[in-house]
Order: sequence, then C-alpha cells, then structure tokens
Amino acid sequence: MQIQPSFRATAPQGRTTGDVSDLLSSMVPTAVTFYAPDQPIYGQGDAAGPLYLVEFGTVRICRLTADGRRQISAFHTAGEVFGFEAGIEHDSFAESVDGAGIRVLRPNCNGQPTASLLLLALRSLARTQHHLMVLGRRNAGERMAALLVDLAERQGNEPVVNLSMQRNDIADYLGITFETVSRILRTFKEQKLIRLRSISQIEILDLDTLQDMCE
Amino acid sequence: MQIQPSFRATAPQGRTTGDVSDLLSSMVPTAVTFYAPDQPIYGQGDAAGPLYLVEFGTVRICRLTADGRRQISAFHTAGEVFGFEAGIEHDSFAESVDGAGIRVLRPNCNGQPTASLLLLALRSLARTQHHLMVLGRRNAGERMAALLVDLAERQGNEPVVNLSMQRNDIADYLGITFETVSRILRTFKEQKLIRLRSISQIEILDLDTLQDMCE
DNA sequence: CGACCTGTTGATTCTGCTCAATCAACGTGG
DNA sequence: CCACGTTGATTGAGCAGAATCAACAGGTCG
Repeated sequence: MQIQPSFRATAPQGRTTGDVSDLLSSMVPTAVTFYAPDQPIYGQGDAAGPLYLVEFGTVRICRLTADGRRQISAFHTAGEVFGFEAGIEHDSFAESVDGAGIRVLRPNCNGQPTASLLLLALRSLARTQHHLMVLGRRNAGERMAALLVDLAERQGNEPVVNLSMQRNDIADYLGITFETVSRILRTFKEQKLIRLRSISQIEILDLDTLQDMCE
Repeated sequence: MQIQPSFRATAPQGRTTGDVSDLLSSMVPTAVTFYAPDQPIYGQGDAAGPLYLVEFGTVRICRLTADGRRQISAFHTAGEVFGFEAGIEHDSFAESVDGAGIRVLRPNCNGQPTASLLLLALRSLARTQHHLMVLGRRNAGERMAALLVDLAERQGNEPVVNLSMQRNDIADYLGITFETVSRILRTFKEQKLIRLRSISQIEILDLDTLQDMCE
C-alpha cells in the first residue's frame, strides 16, 4: 500500500522553517511587523484568513471565559505559523508576549491548500492534544516540568532556558495560578532540578528527572 | 482582498457529512467494519496514513501516562472523521466505545490534499482548543455541563441526551474521577437541571443554565 | 524618592481525590 | 429458579493539593 505523504506528514524531523519556505510559495508574505509586549495581533471575532509567521519573539494564543478566566492554548516562537481557524472568524485571540516580529501571509487567489499547510495544521493539532493530556491528567509539578522540557527542547536543549513569558502567562498556559508556579519553581530549586539564574533564566540541572515527570 | 476558502473554511454551518462526501472522492473507502465495545481501532505507535469515518456508534481517542492515567482527547460519532496525525505514526490510540461501524479511507496515490481534508483537520483543532479551555479553567461542574451541552447539540438538541459512554470514559474525557462525575450528576439532579431517565439517558431540564455554566 | 508592577511566601480554605462501603444490573452455573 | 460473582454506579468519610487571601520584597520608571 502506498501512503500519500500529503497528510501523513512524512518528514517531521525537518525544521519548521523548512516547511515554511514551501508554504511561502503558495502565499503572499508581507514585511515583518513589530508588536510591542501585550499588543494584540488579532482579536476574538476578527475575520480569519491570513496566517502569521513568527520571525522573532513569542506570541500567545488565548481564550477567555465569561467571568474573565484566561486559558493560553499555545505559545509560538520563531519559525512557527499560527492563525489557523476552522470557521470564518477567530475564536481565540493572539497577542505579543515580549515584543515579537510577525510576517503576515496572505492567501493568493489561485492557490490550492498545499501539503505543508496541512502539515502545519496537523502539528498544531498534535501539540494541542499533547497539552490536553497535561491539563487533564497532570498535577502542578508535572505541568511545570512539561513546560520546562518543552522550552528546553525548542531552545536547542541548552542548559539555560529563557522564559520569555512571565509567571501569569505560565499559569494561564498550565491551568494553575501564578502563586503555584512560584511555589513549584521553588520546590524544583530545592530538589536541585533547576537553578534560577534570574527571573527569566532557568538553568536545567537535571533534565532526565524533569523528563521522567512528564513523559 | 480575496480570501482563499481552502484554509479559512468558508462553510462551517454545513453538516459534517456533507464535507465527507467531498472527501470520499479523493480517497478510497472500504466497507464498513464493526468494532465491538472496547475493541481497538488503531494503537499508539501504529503507522498513520488512513483516515477513519464513523458510520455509527462512538469512538474514543486516548493517550496514557507512564503510570496509567488516561486522557480521552475526543469522542467521535456518526459522520465524523478521525485518525489525523502529524507524524509518521499515531501517538494516540482509538477504541470503539459502544460498538461502532467504521469505514477506513485509504489515500489513493495521485491525490492532492483536498480542501475538505484541511477543513476537517481544522475542525479537530478547534474542538481540541475548546476542550483545552474546559480542562484548564473550568471546575468539575462546568466541565460536566460542557459535555452535556456538547452532546445535546450533537444529538440535535432533543430533550433527552444519550450517553453512549460510561462514567469512566466521561471522567477521563473531563479530567476528573468517575466518582466526581456521579456526584456532579446528582447535584445537577437536585438543582433540577437534569433528570436521570436511566443510567445512559439524561433528560435536559434547563439547557439555558447548563449553557451559562460553560459558555 | 515614591508609585507601581511582578514575584515570592505564608495562612487558610475548599474543591476534588482517595479509599471504602454499598447497591443495582446482569450473567453464569448448579 | 436461585445463589453467586462480576461489573458499573452511587454515596460517604477523610485527606491532600491547589486556590484564595494577604503580606511583603525587589526592581523599574516616572
């Protein structure tokens, strides 16, 4: 049986930017726009259509409950594409976390949905499903470990992880409170799993244990 | 500006089956296979590739932690397609919940990824993101309300909702324990929000209140 | 310098989990 | 037909993890 690569996504080990260059050919990119910290990129209810490519910085995808509780469904960093929507308008909103450079990708009129477009959507889906497990079945420490491992991996597994987002964002991503984030980081420190170089720099001392907590 | 329908998904109000007929043209459907309750459809680590169309019954998509905790990321019912994967193999597994009829859709060799394929993936993404909010920022009662409202809507907003899954599945879908599911249903009953016709039939008495709990 | 914002820490509360008993429904075998 | 075992659901008691409420520290910026 021959498997069609278009939706089985044969080459996941390639870097994201590799696929993006493919994507660019089917869409019309604009110049890079800078978004200051906390600046909105698109809002809930805005018309969907264009996609957004992160050039640098970090973006958060958020949703609010009626009484103001916030859930961040994803952080996006350099090379990643966001803005996918099944409906005609966005039901999440996107904001710059720390000052981000964004390239808007506008669809051109003739374009087919390329394989890479589908692949990017499927990666978002896989990531979201993984996060679903974290929120549904993991306690606060395991959630924090999952985030640290994820960030470390995205940043090339260097010993020092940069937290571009603040405690509040971390909490709303992990479905806990920012006080709990603080406490968990302290216990990790006491267990010699990490070292807090500064408020936004975490040195990973024991990656194995952190991975074991959330594999 | 012209918006490309392929990934903006212009016609979300259509029934899912309508899009599936489009999808069928680009893939090779097999005959319907019956899966008995709890029978696996595909396993974690199995090669991804084909998609699966639910003809009748309910399917659960699951993931396990190393110590055996389970998270159900989605239930799929008649007309829905599942089995999307970004990588070369499945990182979730799928099982029949209550006895389900499944049609396997095998990709043919020439096919492009059609627009409807992308649309289905984006719907899965939207659903998963919505569920992420439920798991991250909602308490047990609100989670249960969200499920009931979702099921009611899927079943055409009839007054009586059929629970094709048992308490254990509901719990693992909502990220709570089955005892809590029981307790929440009892409080809903005491609040006259629902009536328990039988163990698997719930009569919705106050849909508005349930919707308010989870909008 | 003071106001403000973010982060940390402590005290207390509470939601939901764990452990456990009980019950109802069902199937099996004597 | 009944005794028994099994499985799923309900309910209760006690506990633990995380939230809430509150105080305080450190850094930044006007």
